[in-house]
Amino acid sequence: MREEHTVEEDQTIKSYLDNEDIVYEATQIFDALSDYTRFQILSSLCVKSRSVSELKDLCHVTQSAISHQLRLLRDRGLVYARREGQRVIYSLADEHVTTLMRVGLEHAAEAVSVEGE
Amino acid sequence: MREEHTVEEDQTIKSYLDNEDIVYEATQIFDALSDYTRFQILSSLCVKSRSVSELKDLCHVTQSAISHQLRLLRDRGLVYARREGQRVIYSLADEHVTTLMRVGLEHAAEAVSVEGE
DNA sequence: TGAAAGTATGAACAGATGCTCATATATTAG
DNA sequence: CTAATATATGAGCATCTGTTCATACTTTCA
Repeated sequence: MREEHTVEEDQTIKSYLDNEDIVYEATQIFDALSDYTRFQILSSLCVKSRSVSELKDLCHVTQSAISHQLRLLRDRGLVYARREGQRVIYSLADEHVTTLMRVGLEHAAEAVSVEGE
Repeated sequence: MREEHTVEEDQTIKSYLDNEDIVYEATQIFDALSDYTRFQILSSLCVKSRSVSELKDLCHVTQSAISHQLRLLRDRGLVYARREGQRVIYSLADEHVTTLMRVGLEHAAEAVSVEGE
């Protein structure tokens, strides 16, 4: 993968835009990243896998709220879970999430610094 | 900009995650991309600037719905508008949007094709 | 087996969201 | 000025969303 894009690659993107299912699926991953709690969950899972209680502490919300959001992320195939004794460990299931978060944060950092002036 | 990432770059990302304003701003750009109509608006603006009525035809929604969504995108600094006679031409105001949509669509294309089997 | 710790889930509710409808504003042509 | 075209906007409304609360399920340990 390179930063330059050939004509063929851009053609591929254009063909994606004609596919309703693909466009809808794309909006779904952005939706997953659009909530503060879910964004925190996913960003901490980018670093390493974590249990529900770890995520609860990191995100400063109740255990129930975390579990509900994890369910949504599981249903969308963005994380997966494995049991380890009493705990359930969640991991990132999609590498694209990492890239999206990086680009989103870079955008945000610029936007916030501009707004500050 | 390259695909490889140095340790310093990743450190930068981590510092962004500690900044509440930056994280919130990041969720906002993902929110902008999470709605089907807005996604269509932004993806068509990636190709070229367009008037409100052009966007209305491309997205198959009413003029009012388009204008409301354009207002939101304007307020978030993702598009800007210039008047040209009777028409108002909207353009992309942020290059990050293009990158995000490309990665989001690539993710979606994989997800949809897997689900299809 | 019973208690404790960790996690999941359904119901309910307040707030957010995206649309429609009606109407206002802006620009151009006659 | 008037009509026509293009765009913007406020109000209202139905739907969606994220949280809380109560409770159930699972695993471990004594």
